[in-house]
Amino acid sequence: METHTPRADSLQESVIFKELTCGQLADLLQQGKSLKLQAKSVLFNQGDPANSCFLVHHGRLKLSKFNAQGKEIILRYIGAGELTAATAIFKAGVYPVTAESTEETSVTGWDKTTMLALMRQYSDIAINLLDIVIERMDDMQHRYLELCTEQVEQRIARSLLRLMRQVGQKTPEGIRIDLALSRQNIADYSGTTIYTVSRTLSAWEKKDWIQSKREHIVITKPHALLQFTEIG
Amino acid sequence: METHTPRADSLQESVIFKELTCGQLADLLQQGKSLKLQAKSVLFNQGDPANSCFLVHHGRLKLSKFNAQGKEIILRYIGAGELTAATAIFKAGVYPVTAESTEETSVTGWDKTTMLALMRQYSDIAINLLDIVIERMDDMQHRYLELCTEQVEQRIARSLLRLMRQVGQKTPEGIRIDLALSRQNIADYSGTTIYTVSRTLSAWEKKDWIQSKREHIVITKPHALLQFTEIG
DNA sequence: CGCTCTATTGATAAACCTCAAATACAGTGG
DNA sequence: CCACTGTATTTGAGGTTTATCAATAGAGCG
Repeated sequence: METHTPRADSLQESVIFKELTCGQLADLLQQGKSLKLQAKSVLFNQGDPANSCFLVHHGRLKLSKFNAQGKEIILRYIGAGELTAATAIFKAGVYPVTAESTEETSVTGWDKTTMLALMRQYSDIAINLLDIVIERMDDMQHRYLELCTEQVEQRIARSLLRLMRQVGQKTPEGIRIDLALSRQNIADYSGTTIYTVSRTLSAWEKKDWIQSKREHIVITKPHALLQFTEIG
Repeated sequence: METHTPRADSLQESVIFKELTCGQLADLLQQGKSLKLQAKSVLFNQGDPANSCFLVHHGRLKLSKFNAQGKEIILRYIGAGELTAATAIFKAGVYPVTAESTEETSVTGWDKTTMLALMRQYSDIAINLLDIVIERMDDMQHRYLELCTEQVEQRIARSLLRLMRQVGQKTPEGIRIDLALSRQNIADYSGTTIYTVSRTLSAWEKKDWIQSKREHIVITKPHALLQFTEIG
């Protein structure tokens, strides 16, 4: 990881800092520490005491958790303008999540004390952060419901649609999920195994709903997938 | 639901209002609307536009979600001094959670505008609320991991232990979960069915780890359950 | 062209759900 | 105090879903 100096406009893109002036943003940058990550490097792993609250400038992070046996589950992917590790603002030491870049990524991190001071000074920052966390909470609760009540195929369909909305790129063939996404990743994101994912994707490919290549998916018939999640 | 006037000390118990003076607390009470609920009545159901952010004074609420087919899953139980429905502060209309009292319960609710104004005025309120939401988020993520990676028996054990820590009462026989808790509730909280719960509890009762009566559980050997969650 | 990593596919097994039916329990009214 | 009624719970049998294991195929890279 090397340090660098990102420009202030990437800060402005983030909802957390809306309502602040350019001068204030520049000030924030000074207080944060910027890092550049190569692809597939770990930003923090189950607790980085050094920083709390990272903002992604560009690139993408995979946020995941591991259980005691080492099995990984993916909580979410976050991209430019999004935050992570807010938990560490209030907790000492251990942040029970791992963040790994999926591509070259740059972030700015603020430490605990700085974040608390910022929030006290500009209550809007605390309010915006609250907004962000609550939205993720809702998303998490919804996925928890899905995991409890739906079968694997539906969950895989939802995972692809979710990623499509988040990082989909239009192409002549369909909407491409713009992210190196292995069967393992899909399995970890859907709560299943690579074998089931592989079988499911093969079936969908036969129906021409998707095109699946090594670590890349193009969704050719989003509507079919969507309907599938609804009927079950 | 009838209105009543709770005393300010119940407000002080809640972490969200720490750092405020008594006068400020009294002021807050004025701005909120207080409600008394009988047992098993619904406070809000998938969206109550009237209020956002409820504080429980006494009693207990079951927070749950329903899927399209009507299957219920329990997100958590909350008791005196705890908050719910914070999502509604930022979202219009639909709050995708249902809250039902498990016993006689009183709450105070504030509307969206009031909450936003309060947070702007006292940034500590926003910060405390953030702390609360982040803690629940962590809990949710952890349960998501468990649901993905653990088998039913482990999840049931964890559910009982979680409830034990939250509402456990020491008795001569062991620690009693002080809450009307049916097999259905346990199933909805653990992501399984009443049949599996029933079989599991029967087995544990034979081993003298618990005593299970109709809608009530006493944990006689918490240590055995705990160890069970660890080994799997 | 061989090496490594990823993905596919079939066979098998385990975990768990579903359904059906019986049993236990709490409350109610006689 | 007892019979009656409506829930809650238990238990068995059977079936489905999905994980696991093993073996093979394909892709990318030097």
